[in-house]
Amino acid sequence: MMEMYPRGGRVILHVDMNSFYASVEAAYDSSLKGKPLAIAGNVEERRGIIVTCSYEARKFGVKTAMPLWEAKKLCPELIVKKPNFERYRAASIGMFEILRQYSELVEPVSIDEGYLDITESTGFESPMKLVETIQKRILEQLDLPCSIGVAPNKFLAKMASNMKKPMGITILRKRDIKNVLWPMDIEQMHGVGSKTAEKLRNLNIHKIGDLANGNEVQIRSLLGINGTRLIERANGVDLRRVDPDAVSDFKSIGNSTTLPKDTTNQLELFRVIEKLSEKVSVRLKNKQVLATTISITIRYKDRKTFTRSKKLENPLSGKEEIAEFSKKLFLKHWTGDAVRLLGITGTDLVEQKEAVKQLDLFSFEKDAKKEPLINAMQKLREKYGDSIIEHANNRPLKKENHTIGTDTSFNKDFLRNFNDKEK
DNA sequence: TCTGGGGTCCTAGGACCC
DNA sequence: TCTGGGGTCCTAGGACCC
Repeated sequence: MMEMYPRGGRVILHVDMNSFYASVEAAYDSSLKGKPLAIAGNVEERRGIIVTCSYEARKFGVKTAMPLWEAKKLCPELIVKKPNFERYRAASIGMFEILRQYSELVEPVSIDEGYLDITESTGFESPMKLVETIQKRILEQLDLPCSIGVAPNKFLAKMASNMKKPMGITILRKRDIKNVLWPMDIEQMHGVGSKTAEKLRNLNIHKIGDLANGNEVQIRSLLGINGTRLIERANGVDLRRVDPDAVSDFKSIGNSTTLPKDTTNQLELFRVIEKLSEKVSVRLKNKQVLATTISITIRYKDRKTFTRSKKLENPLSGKEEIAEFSKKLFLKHWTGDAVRLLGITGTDLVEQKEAVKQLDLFSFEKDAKKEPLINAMQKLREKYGDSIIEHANNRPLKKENHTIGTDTSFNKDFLRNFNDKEK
């Protein structure tokens, strides 16, 4: 794969959908257009927060992650909707299908953003024409706005797409770094959150330019390998390639929920664990994987959060087993204080078929320990033939073969049709 | 009576093995 | 009698992102 890449510079796009959930809702129901709209979780309870909001809502100061009550105070006429993930997933599929028509090198990052390497894309008089076409098609066919960053690497493209919203196209070349990137606040940099920003400010580093020209030894001792990486990025260096398979390599599957009320009632908590276990189980089975490690998350009344995990002898995906194991873990670590949130996550995922073989191998290995190695190897060969070598390792998840979309018939009705069929 | 839910990656310490 | 250094696995937790 790597050999396919020429040594020269590349043209990377970062496509970022603008206030995605809110925009999808407005695409479905045009009466929502131009109105302050927010998507919020737990709408019926006091604990809801804003997941996304329209630009009209932002004018009132409504922001992502803001508690719902606060948003309503700022904007009394705010229209609030619960998230409708099937819709967003459908829109996302439509969006990525459009992107794939312009390059095979499409890497989805999340439901509403992705990278595109258009270095090899042909048929356009310039990359800019191609970018304008992509943006236009997403708007016309899906009725959704997006911002696109154009740059020689992922980091710069990501920074660029963030600069003009909504419906922006921003080019960030190497030669623009000094004038455009360096004057920005350190916290604006992708990969720098509040904690890292605070640490850097203590070193008198306030702008991305300060970081780019900072003392590497000092910054690395403060931030570890991440420090080195951030300095590189601040200098516009980022060698990560656009990898279409990256996203299918998922590492964990988990569900969590904030309880309607903090509680110490063990029966109630167990019922929540059972519900969460079922959700995780269904998702594991849909993906045809088994979890080798189960983690539970407990958040207490005071918001202190703990995760506890345990590796299993045998990978599993059944809801009863997950629930049973999770309850044990929970009881072992629960302080007895009132619980605010519970979560269950399966990690160390292995493919289902593979897992069965590992199970056999595992139980056999136990016996083998007591025997001379030669006998053990002989037994293995009898049992599995020469292909044993293949199964002996904990192989990582096989990447899904993603197919390049050939159906070009997307239009505004696509979204509606997609969902109608599902119901 | 303010802060959701889905993830990823990195670090660090202890156990254990050679 | 006293004790190195490399490596991996497991677990917990922090930081960050959307």
